[in-house]
Amino acid sequence: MTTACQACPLRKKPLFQQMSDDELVFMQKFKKGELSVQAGTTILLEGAASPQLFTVLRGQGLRYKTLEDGRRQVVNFVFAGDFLGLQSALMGEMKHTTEATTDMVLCVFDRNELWNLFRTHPGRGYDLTFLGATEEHFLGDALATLGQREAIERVAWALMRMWRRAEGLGLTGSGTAPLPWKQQDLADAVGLSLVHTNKTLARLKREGIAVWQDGRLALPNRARLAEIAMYDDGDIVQRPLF
Amino acid sequence: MTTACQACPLRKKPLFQQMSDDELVFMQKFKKGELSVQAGTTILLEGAASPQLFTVLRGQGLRYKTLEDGRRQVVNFVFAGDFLGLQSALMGEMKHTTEATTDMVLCVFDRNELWNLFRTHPGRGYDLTFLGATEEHFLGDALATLGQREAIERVAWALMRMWRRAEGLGLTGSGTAPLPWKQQDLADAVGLSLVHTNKTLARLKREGIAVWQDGRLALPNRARLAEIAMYDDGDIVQRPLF
DNA sequence: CGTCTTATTGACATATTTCAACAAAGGTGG
DNA sequence: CCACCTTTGTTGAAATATGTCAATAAGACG
Repeated sequence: MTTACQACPLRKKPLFQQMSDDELVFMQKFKKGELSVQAGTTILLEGAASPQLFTVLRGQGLRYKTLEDGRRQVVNFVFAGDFLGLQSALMGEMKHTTEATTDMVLCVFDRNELWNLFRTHPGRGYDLTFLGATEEHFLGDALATLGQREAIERVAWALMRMWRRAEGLGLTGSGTAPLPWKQQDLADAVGLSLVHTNKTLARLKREGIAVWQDGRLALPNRARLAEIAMYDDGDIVQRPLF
Repeated sequence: MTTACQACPLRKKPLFQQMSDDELVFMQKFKKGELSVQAGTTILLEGAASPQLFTVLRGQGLRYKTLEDGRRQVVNFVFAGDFLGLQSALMGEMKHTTEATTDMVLCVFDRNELWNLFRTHPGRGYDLTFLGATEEHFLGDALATLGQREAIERVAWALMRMWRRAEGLGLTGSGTAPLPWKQQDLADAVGLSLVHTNKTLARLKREGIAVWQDGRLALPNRARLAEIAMYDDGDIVQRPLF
């Protein structure tokens, strides 16, 4: 009773590159099933080797690293279309934890077939490398944000980022984007304390730039937010889907 | 008069995975020549599409992003064995600048043959993806360092990182590692001001933990440095060489 | 009706930045 | 060979952005 790749709702989204018929057939074979998890579930655990790879079909999540002393760095927010577990498949173990923030549905792949993928479908292997390069690009931007920008710029950057990603998935039709995370999650993503993050969000709201409440984000002054964030709109490019 | 891959001095270093004879032959064909550049030269420019890919054969460099207002984030320090330009080859343009800190020698590859590589040598394609995952891992660690750690921990982390990398290349035989960069470069890497970076380095020196002067780093108390850095020694794994 | 989680706000503490001045070293041109 | 200038490193004092502490509010849930 799973979704056929043919009928995958993500394929038509503007965010993703088109797939050839041949690739579609291959992906259907590659796909082993679906996994439904409740909000709060840990999908991949830092330090563990996962026998599986996932593509997010529905729902949102969080990827983070935990330091020895308990501090936490949110590495990225997880949206539909994200491919999870590649690190583990290649390097033996995950370097961060992935957790479901909302209920989620994931396509499941077998990591043992990854090598097969490279051998029989070099185009898909190429796409996987591309995906890695995309992630690398994102992390470079994030690094520059944490290293060089002040609080309001960091928060603005993170909000822009999430907004754009939601937009690429066609989730902003209502004028708001779903952001089911907590302020603490954002704080851990941008490297600020919870209190200061809260005050910064309050300022953006007070100035009529961005309003994040009840799990949804509205941008009454998106241009201004992009300006504060020094956000490069070419930032998100079409990406391959797995 | 270039170095034959067969005789590549990097191949035997403990840092790199071994290559099959077949792969060696292929790499020799893939390699188009060598490029020698002087210290200070820009090798790859942010925003530009490079027709070439490089592997660092000798020398050290720097990768950084520049923000609109001139602030600079050093993304990573470049050592021998690093593969440069993959982002440009896959995504059309580089997302950061790469610059030679010392004189450098680079192996040159043709980006147009990248697709060929995936098709005819899936194992090498796999390795390329692996390399991307390694970089992603590193950037995740860097992000956690900038986001969650205080000044002395950040500096300690960066020094450990560079030391370990030099060690993997067999560069620490003398008891010191070559670190040809400026304090400003380190400051831009860890997201601290130059002044505070300087004072933090002074403290590490005063306490007999790490001494960086005249372009070389000595670690009279490496255990303590690793402790401050919360440095995970399993951090650097064997990587493929291109 | 309590209890728990999340968001909010003010007051205070402090790590880090900024400003400024100086020292050491190397290069250049007279 | 020496004055001069540029680059890099060093140090103290003052300014400030952000963190920490503490208390309250608002909603969810059993």
